[in-house]
Amino acid sequence: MISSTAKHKGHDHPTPASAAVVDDIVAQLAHQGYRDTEPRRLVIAAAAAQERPFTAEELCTALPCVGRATVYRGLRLLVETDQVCRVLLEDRELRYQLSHQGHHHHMLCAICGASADLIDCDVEDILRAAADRSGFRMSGHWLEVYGRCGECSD
Amino acid sequence: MISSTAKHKGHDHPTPASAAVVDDIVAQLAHQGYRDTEPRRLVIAAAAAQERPFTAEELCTALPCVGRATVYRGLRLLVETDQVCRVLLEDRELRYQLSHQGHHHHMLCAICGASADLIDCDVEDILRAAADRSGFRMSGHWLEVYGRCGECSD
DNA sequence: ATCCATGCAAACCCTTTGCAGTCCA
DNA sequence: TGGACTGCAAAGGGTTTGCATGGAT
Repeated sequence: MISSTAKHKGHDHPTPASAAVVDDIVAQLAHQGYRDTEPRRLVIAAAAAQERPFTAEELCTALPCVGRATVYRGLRLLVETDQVCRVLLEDRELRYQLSHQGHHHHMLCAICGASADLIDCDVEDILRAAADRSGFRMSGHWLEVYGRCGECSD
Repeated sequence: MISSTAKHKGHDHPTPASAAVVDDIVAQLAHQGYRDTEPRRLVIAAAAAQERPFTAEELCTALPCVGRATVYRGLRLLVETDQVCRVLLEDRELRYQLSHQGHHHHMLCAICGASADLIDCDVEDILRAAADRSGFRMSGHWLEVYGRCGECSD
């Protein structure tokens, strides 16, 4: 089933909740020595406002007052600090979305672009065992699952 | 244009085995209506000569007598006809390698770049079940496993 | 007062495309 | 012969970088 935080349905405007998300992320960045700046907050807020995995370009469009390089740099910082994770569509288009707790994989709807976290999906051990059989020591993996969400399956 | 006797480098001379591979692929392409041309054969031979997953650029370098566009077009054709499959490194660099039978996944060595097919690794069912739990109907997936091969683990 | 962060534009990388000429079937 | 294929160069998109300015700590 779907956990309470699995489906990414956001809001068009900053809500108290998303403002809290921004503050939280800014605080975590500050704790790692990164400065609290207006453009950076705008990037985080825009990312938090997206309902679906988004592209860097979409963020640039949503933030005409923020330089393109700043958006890209902000996004990269967020990925490096695990605040945002990258998802890859079937056509290899790169998108982003706010991270959730722990390691997990995404199920992406090819129709509407929605994303859901795959839960109770422990492929790690299976992959590691298979890697062992090939004489490899697994250190990581990249997995994306594609299909149709419930609403688009009808 | 390209002289059939023009040989460039040492790693260009085909072994009997790779020559057979080239003939086989050319034959399969011919069966699908694609022509047998010298540049295309060179691309296939160069791909078959690679020991590890390779980039399009590496093929261009290995084939200075073949136009870049031809290399890219040839590679795309080979992917579309399932003669070659694409693999994605952790840094999202795109590489290629000759296809093997059936659907499978790759284990990539982060040190030497070697690739091994994961055997007895049936994650399909697990993913589909997890997708179901999220209300999704799975239609495909992308999976790459990273780590160290036996030789690089020591 | 430091430097980190920003903005702009140009640079970059990788891949595709337009077009004219070439060659296989 | 005709249509597929090729080579060149130029365009394309997505992302990064150089550099001078601005701002957080």
